[in-house]
Amino acid sequence: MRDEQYEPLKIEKKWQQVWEDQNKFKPKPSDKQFSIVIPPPNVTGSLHMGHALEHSIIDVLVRYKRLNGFEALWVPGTDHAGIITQLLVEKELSSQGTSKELLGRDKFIDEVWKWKETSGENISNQMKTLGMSCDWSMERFTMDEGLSDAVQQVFVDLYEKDLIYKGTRMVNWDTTLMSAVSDLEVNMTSKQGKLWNLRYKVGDEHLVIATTRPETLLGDSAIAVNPNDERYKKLIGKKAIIPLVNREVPIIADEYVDIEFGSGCVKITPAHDFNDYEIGIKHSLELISCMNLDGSISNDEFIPKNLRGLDRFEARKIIIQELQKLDQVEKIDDYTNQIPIGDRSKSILEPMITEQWFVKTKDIAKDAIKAVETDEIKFIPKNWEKTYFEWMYNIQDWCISRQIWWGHRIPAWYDDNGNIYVGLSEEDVRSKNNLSNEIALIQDEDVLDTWFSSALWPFSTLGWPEDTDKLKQYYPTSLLVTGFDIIFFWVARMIMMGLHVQKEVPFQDILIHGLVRDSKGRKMSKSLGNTIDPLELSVNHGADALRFSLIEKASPGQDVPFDEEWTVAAKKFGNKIWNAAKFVHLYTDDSDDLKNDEIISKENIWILTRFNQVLNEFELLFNDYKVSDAYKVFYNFLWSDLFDWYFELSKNLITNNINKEETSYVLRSVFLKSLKILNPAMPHITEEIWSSFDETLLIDNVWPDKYKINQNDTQEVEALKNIISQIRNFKVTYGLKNSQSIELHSSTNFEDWFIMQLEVLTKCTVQKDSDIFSKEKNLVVFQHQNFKFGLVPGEYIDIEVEKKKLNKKLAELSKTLDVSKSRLDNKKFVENAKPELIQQEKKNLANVTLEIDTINETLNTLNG
RNA sequence: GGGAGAUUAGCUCAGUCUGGCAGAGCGCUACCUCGACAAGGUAGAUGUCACAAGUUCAAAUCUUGUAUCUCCCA
Repeated sequence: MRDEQYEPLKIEKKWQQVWEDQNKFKPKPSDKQFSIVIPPPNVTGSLHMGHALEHSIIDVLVRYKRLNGFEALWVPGTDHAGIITQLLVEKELSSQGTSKELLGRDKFIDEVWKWKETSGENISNQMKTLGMSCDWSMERFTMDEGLSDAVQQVFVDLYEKDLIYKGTRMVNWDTTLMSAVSDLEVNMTSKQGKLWNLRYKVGDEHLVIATTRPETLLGDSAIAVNPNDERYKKLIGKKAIIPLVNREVPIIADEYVDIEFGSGCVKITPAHDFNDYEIGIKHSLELISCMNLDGSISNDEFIPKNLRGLDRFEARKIIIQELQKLDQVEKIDDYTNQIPIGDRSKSILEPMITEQWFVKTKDIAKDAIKAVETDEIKFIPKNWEKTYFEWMYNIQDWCISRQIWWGHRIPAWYDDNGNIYVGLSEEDVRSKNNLSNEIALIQDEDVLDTWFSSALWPFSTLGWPEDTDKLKQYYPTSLLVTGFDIIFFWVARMIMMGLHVQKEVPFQDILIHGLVRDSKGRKMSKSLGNTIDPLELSVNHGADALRFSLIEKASPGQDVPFDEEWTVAAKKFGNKIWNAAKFVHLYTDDSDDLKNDEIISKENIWILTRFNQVLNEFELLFNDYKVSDAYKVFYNFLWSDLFDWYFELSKNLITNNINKEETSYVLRSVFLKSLKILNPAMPHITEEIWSSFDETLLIDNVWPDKYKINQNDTQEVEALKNIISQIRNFKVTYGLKNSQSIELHSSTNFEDWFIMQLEVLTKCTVQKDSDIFSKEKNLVVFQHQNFKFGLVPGEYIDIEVEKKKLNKKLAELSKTLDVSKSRLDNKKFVENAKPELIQQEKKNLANVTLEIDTINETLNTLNG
């Protein structure tokens, strides 16, 4: 690498190959275990920025654990994603001029499997390109054999424990999918619509009823008012006539009716509205269906001929027209409707009464709530547990049957009499129930909700229902890294299933990450055209740069407003490290790998101390899952402390033969240890650079220790840095070239190393003159604490500029002086504050006073 | 309607749990090709910490309220 430029693509491919060929992602046996299962991406898709973020976070944690001697397992895999995959393949088929109906169930499923093979491989390749260190030999798919066994086993078990039942209920129905969906798959959206105020006849009078869904009046079975509504009290118990169908329905009283809403009267349609369904049950109202499952109006018994077969929204228009003809429309108001939209199909959902399978959740939710209450499972950040509790306390039974083809077929069989038999297979069912082969059995046509199999993921991927070693070893898993958007869909259900089936939590910590947004904070979406393809970024700037830019931005729970700029900056960081490596080679390759017992030079002690401090801080943050903060701290250490300051200081030690060997050791050692710290985030570049120093692989290495040093006094080097900055500032202010040498004076002796570094780094010479400050009138002073240097300004100084500068500084210092003084004068402060703080305040006061005195002196001489 | 979060430099955000002089990156300005690095270096400017009240010796940080925005649930 010594003569090459940093070209990420070249080195990344190479090391990915090496790691994979040598099985480096397989866990190495250890007594410390760390396991994590991937949130399985939908097998249909290709990876987006959200995946890149999630995987980068997981990988940095896994690699960190690996370096720290853990037996670290990351299980990869994909999800069959029932509805969305089926829709995609259907779309593909229709572009080929065929359809799932034409193919039939079995052939269609074959088509989906073919699709899955290419798409699934695509996903793992993309992950490999980004350097994700999964154990690929453990890769799983939610529909593979083992996982299907797990699904059936759990279904049968829950059924036998009466935790799964089949029932006729009102569910959210997707009229285009022709399937039920769960409550969670419903997105409520606001839409500008109308509120129709319709007249229903009551005897010779009429009542006005406000509704957003006039077409459902065909299925009305009551009119409801609030019992406390004085306007309508006298009507309770009377009959109203439904227009168009001329059905007589009772006027009932129910607290549910909002007196303020519309006219205060509402129509009750128990077969087509969730609230009305409840009221219908409460008041024993008739369920009158007026809609087919595809959303068309039907019911030949009572529906006018011209409406039959029309889509519900077409029918609405005609119904309104006819009511207007009959003068039964009082008025039409503008109104913001809440429209339920299918999460996947995006079509308007209808509440429908159908027969479906449900999981009884109340009981299994209890343990899942307790596990989080007792901190057996921890959310990071903690506040997400409130979201979790809120949902879990109000959990509803989970509708798990879907009327689609792609998925786990429900393991239930029916005989001719409609008896239900649940078992692992038809054979199992026959033998359990003593059913002879003469009795015909038909398997349930429905498949399970995708999330049913996902809920078993943490243990099904480890081999359950087989009693595998992996399951014993890695379950419960250590950590789950996921987005807040699937806490209900997935996290809650994994906790419930994990506890119920395994009697143990599925994971200990849940690290929640945010959403990747665009740089303006908007969601990335295809319709906005602001999506970024992570693979494209990695081609342009390197996988390491992409990973680092995501990791550095991702605070737990916080959204990540992303800009390609961040990745560009991360690549520059990589380039900086690359060049730093060349520097280390250049200055240390000719020295022996000599390790001094005791480091003596101040500069070296300083960098070792800084390294220790930073490593300590890094570990504290990292172990708290503040990965982004940890790497920000480390980034600043590398660029500022190590590269900008220490590299310059070390040059002077090495080229001047001052403690050359210890400096070579320190320079090389701090750099190499830094590579290790950087490795989990930027695995490829660090491995490449490491290989130019060492024959072993960095991935096989161990996390660095802190240095054992006898002193940790960094004050003098900090003072040196401070004085150097002041002098550089002076030079810039007066337009002096960097290369121009200046002459400084000091009245006391400073150590040789200090003067040497000062002279080289600021291009100055220091003259010792014990009474320079009393003798010389016109001196510019550079001072930090008791380090004090004077400069005879000569011809290049503009006294007015200097005075302005000094006055400004004086004002700043006086302010801090006042604060310090008033604090120390304050009796209560002295009584209440911590002793260290008071000590520090006193020291501060002394320093500031010293500096103010100096500036005043200088100002006096400049004025004089 | 219920719940959660946000409001800090031009931009994107740390810092708030655990009170102690307001931070980072990017951007901006000026200068610099000096043997690791111009994908770089040096130096610099920039703030009513949303608003109001309270607690405290001390508040961006704790308490209460207000405003605006975002998300989740109904």
